[in-house]
Amino acid sequence: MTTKPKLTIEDIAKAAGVTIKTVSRVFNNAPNVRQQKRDLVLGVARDLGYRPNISARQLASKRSFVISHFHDNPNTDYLSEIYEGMRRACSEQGFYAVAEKLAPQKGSYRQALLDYLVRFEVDGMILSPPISDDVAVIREIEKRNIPYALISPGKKKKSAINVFIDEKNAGRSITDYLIARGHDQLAFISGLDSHAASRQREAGFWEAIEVAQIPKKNAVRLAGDFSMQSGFAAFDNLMKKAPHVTGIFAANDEMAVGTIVAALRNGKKVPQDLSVVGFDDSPFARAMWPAITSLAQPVNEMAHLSTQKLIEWVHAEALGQSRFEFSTEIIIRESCS
Amino acid sequence: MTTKPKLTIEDIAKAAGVTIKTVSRVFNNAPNVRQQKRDLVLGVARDLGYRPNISARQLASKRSFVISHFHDNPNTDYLSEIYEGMRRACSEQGFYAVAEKLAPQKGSYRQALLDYLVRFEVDGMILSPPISDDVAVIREIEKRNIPYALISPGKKKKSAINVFIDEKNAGRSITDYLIARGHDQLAFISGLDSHAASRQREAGFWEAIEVAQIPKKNAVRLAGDFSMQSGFAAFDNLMKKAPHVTGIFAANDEMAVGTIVAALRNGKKVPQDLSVVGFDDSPFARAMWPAITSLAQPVNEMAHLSTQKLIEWVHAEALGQSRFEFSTEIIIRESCS
DNA sequence: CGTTAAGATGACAGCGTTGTCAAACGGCGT
DNA sequence: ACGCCGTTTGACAACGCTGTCATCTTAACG
Repeated sequence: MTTKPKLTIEDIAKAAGVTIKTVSRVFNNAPNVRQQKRDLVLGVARDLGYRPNISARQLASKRSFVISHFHDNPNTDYLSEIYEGMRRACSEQGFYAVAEKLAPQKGSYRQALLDYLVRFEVDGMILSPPISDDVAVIREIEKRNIPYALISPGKKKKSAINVFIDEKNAGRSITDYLIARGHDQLAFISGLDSHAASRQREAGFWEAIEVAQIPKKNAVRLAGDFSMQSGFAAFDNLMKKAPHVTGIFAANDEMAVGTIVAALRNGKKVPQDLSVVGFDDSPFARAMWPAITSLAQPVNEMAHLSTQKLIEWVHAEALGQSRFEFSTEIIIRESCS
Repeated sequence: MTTKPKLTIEDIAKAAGVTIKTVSRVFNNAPNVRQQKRDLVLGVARDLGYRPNISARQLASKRSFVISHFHDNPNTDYLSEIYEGMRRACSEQGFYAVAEKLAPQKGSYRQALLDYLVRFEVDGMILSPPISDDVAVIREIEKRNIPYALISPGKKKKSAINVFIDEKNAGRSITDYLIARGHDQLAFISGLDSHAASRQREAGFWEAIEVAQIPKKNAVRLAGDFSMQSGFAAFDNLMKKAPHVTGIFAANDEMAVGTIVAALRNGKKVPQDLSVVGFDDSPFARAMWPAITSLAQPVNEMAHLSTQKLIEWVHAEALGQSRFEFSTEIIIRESCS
């Protein structure tokens, strides 16, 4: 069992004929190192297979090299995408990605965050809905001057990195799609109203209807909460309130699945009798049968970029550009006639 | 902005009137500290709100305090449960839980693991299926003497912590349930054959049939791969091969969902025309309509215990008891007539 | 060429903890 | 009271890196 000799910065310095400080500079992308030496050091380090010791770095620099994602979203697929995007960006930069579920107390995540920060050090944080809209949380973060990024926030913050899609426009375009396929009796199944995104998607829904000059009474709003169950319930509701509806826009895929299953149970054919579109392009949408037409947002990329920008912010100790809009795409599948 | 003074071990030592080494001993549960001093130090530390600095600990002790879970399982709910169980155990002990998805190369996860270990230090690892059965991976781990735990391994290892349920017995009992409800025309939808668990569940299925003296020809095996799509396909297959079947046991919930959706599409009522049971008690099972009767294994608890035992192993530098069997439970819902 | 200032490099003291080993303590048998 | 030995405590040097500040180069300019 050959115990690896565990290289230190000193070994590299010796091998490259410089001092440890120069090696340190190279590995921190610090300025004032001749390009030639930089290459030399990197070459030697690569050949020997050297990796800086994280703990020593943390201890000496008083940074944690940790980017933490705080969330409270039961959608594990969404979380996985975010985590994967973070992980990619972090490992490129020698940082660590961590995910932490926060539990609200009296509607705010403030206390949970504080509890966390007592125990752990983070260099930067990423917040996703609904935490990205918790003003008490944001106040605490700003008080501590911790760089942070908001994914899909309801309100953009000047002093943060904001990564988002145009939710309203996305809602508008997928509704337009439904209308273009000939539907003029429509329903929107909402998510939780506490999620700004749901409200904005709905705004897009109504805008599309107005622009298409469809009478408002031909469209109905059904309350949901992003869960599959609420999709079942929404369908039942629909049958009572507006059985003539043929096109449904659910604010997320889970509810779309619920709606479709409920429809099948009631002997309706999808998409022949009822067209349903979802939102998020989650595995649900891909896996369902019929596969669900859905609006895809590049969550993984969004998390990747936020993390990159966050790390730049940590290094530069200053926030650069703060708003990054991503474009969306309608993934057309079979749930729409 | 009151910058927290950042307590060090020295502050505690001073406040308690001992040296830092004694404080260190207390925080490491080291032997040879008078109980009275131990209490004193702990009291002072609690009052002042002291937390040992992780990086310094890592640096000085050459341990990472990281327990890593290596997986390659698309079921994010399963992964979340494991992670949560690990996180609980870790935070109790001042350790860190990390999850890493490994990608196989030529059927083995060995290279992916090696790539990971070059970059990161771990004190212990947890492997879940299918990696828990990759002999090349296990060989590498043992070569390095890293404590490790296997969740639901196909073959138990003497030199590892094994945490598992009796898969065969579980398969047997849920099939018994189906039989007890009057079904004598049965089908089993398998998962990936590379997962030992699927094979064992199937063995239980056939055992139940044999014991109940149901003719073998009244039972059929349909190949699946744990995905919802394969559940759709399995149903189609079933209609061709054995349309008289009334009771289906799917090796996981996703396939159960797929089967039910396909059945609904084909005008069959669940559970009136067809009974379906799943396995894992995943959110799918809870959320589906009809909600699916499923076999629950305490994944969270299993991960929690593995992590605890792993940390004990790290501290003691020796493996104690190595086998921990967990019991399962049939969660009865509405998918079975 | 000498001067100067910016740029490149180095020496060295921490960072907060644990490991090692030596010293002090305390209980027991005589 | 003395010596012995196991238990408890302490002093101090690591651990591998970065921050600070001093020193040495270099290139540009007069």
